[in-house]
Amino acid sequence: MKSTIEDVARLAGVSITTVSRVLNNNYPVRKETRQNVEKAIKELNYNPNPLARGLINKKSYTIGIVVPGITNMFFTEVIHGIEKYVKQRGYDVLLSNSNGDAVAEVQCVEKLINKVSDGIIVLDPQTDNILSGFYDEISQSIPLICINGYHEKANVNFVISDEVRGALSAMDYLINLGHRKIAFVRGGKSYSYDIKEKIYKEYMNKLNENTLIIDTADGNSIDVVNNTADKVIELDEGENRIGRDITAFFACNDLMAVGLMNGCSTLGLNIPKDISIVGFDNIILSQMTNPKITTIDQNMKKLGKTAAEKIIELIENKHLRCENVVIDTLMIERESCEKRSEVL
Amino acid sequence: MKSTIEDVARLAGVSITTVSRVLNNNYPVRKETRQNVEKAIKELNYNPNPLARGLINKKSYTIGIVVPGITNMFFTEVIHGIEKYVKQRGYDVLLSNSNGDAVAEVQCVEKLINKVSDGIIVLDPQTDNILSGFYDEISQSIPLICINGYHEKANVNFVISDEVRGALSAMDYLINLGHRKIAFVRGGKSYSYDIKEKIYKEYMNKLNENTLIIDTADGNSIDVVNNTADKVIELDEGENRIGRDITAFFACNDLMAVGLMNGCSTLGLNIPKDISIVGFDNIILSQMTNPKITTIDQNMKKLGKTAAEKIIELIENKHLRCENVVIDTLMIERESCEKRSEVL
DNA sequence: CTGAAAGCGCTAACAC
DNA sequence: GTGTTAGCGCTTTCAG
Repeated sequence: MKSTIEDVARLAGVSITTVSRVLNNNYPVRKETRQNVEKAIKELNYNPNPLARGLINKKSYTIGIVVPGITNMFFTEVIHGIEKYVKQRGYDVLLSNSNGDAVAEVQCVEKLINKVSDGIIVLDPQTDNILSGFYDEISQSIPLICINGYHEKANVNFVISDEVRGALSAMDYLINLGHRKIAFVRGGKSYSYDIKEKIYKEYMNKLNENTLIIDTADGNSIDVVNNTADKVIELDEGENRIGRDITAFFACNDLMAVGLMNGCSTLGLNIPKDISIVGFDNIILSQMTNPKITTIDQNMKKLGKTAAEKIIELIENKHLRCENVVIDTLMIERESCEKRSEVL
Repeated sequence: MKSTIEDVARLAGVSITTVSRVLNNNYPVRKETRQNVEKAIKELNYNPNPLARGLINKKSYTIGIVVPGITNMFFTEVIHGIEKYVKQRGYDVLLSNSNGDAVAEVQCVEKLINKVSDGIIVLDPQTDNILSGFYDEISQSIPLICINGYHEKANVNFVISDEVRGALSAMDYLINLGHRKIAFVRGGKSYSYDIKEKIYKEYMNKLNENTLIIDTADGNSIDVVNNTADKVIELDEGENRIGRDITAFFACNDLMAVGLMNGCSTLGLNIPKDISIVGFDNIILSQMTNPKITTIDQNMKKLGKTAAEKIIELIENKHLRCENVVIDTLMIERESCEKRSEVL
């Protein structure tokens, strides 16, 4: 059976208070006494019970993370960034997966609160939950940071990447290469997709071109790769011949970009000769494909680390609010895009 | 401030005992009283404090998972399998990342025990920790399941995939295609790599061929992709021309296989024409490359689910030991291998 | 059916 | 410096 502070006290011949004192090192204890206690601790292989501690301290040294999926490397890399920082500050991570479902997301957060996380980080919160005020309410009683999924109406702390700039540079790039017939690929409900779509539409409007938007439903699961591939093929079988009526794709994330690549390959098209593709995120996968995917880097490490810093700052200073921070995105030019041939 | 059981009792005009009873539904309570209590609970938005509960019940409804990395989709998919099952049984997951370091792994496990996980699942435990008896000791006091990393000397519960059969079929396949000059690619210390290496050596011995083993150091991080690519190029620049002196690779996991593909592409080689590659795991990545990778499926979902079932079985029946279970592997023939041309 | 009270393992006044 | 004691929020005897 696990030994308790009392066992240690008895063995060391002192009171439990003294043991507690050497444990927490917050009160003077005679050197000899301390050594006795330490010896007893070692002998019994004693470890303080964190539940009992937490009950008093109201602190669990645990950060809860809610993710919409762990098969999209974007999240995996952000989590990695969080975990790394948080760990060196003495916190653990309690990871919970909502699978991109708004109702499940609420449950995840509530569970995490119940388990007494000291703070919670939500990756890509569902717009529904942002708009319902759920996060506004939560963040009045527990430190909470949302990564991406920004919404101006929400009164919560955000760490976001500059997706606007990212989308802008993606579209600029494609257009500078001479592309006009650009299709846009997105997933289901998400502010991230919405904001990119808005920019896409503005550009197409300015160019006086028709918009073509492909919705892949769940954009955050790895399944989106095959879904997207199917959609492209479907598209090509319909009104729009890829390579003619569409000469470039702007995808909301790299998973979709890979799906596009696969679909286009199946159609016998050459990338980038016949069709240009630009992705978003810069997950490692994007440089493992052939050709390598031109994409917008979201700096997941920094996103994670920043959120981690903020949450610990909130926790340790007993604050609930901090300033939002925006992380730069960066265009990574690789091999999946080429000048539109007619233009040459 | 969060409300307590006392607040509820006061509001409902009953004792805390009664509240506890309606909460746990384990003693008869008059219908009307129950309704009053329930109303009060709702009104105060009350949630029992899990720390206080855990202190008494010695139960946290939390499963700890230790992984050597979250950037290898193999783990991600196993975790997914665990999480899915465990969640529907009312447990949460506390995920901890050892980054493949044996010392860190021990710390992860100890942290998890301290946080009072009801049980712990370790993915690919480090051989060092298995051999040191660390896990033997741990598993005498807390339900523990190791996924893979099997060692006959260890007295712990294992859920493993049939890597022997998998390696056998990989080598058979390559040899049936006429390959003789096969190189083997592995990572650092791990029983999984060792067992495959053993089989590889046996085959090469039987064929009277020299063995060629490439060690990529950390085989479980996504970094292994680029590391492996570099190693292949280095190899080709040395004594062994790839495509002549080596006509096929057997890689211990798909990440390495992707690295091999990238490296060979850089060398201007065609896969599978010039060089055949077979991977291991069947992570989704293996079907996203071009050509798609022939690999050995480890059935990660089942691996995860089985471990999850076992751990909950142990927890709820208050056992510490269960039978080891072996999950079948399956050869997935795709596009990265071809008959050795000389043989045709 | 319901309540009073003990106690889970620990920390933090408060005494000495 | 060290010990006594009162809780943290909850479950569970034991009495009514």
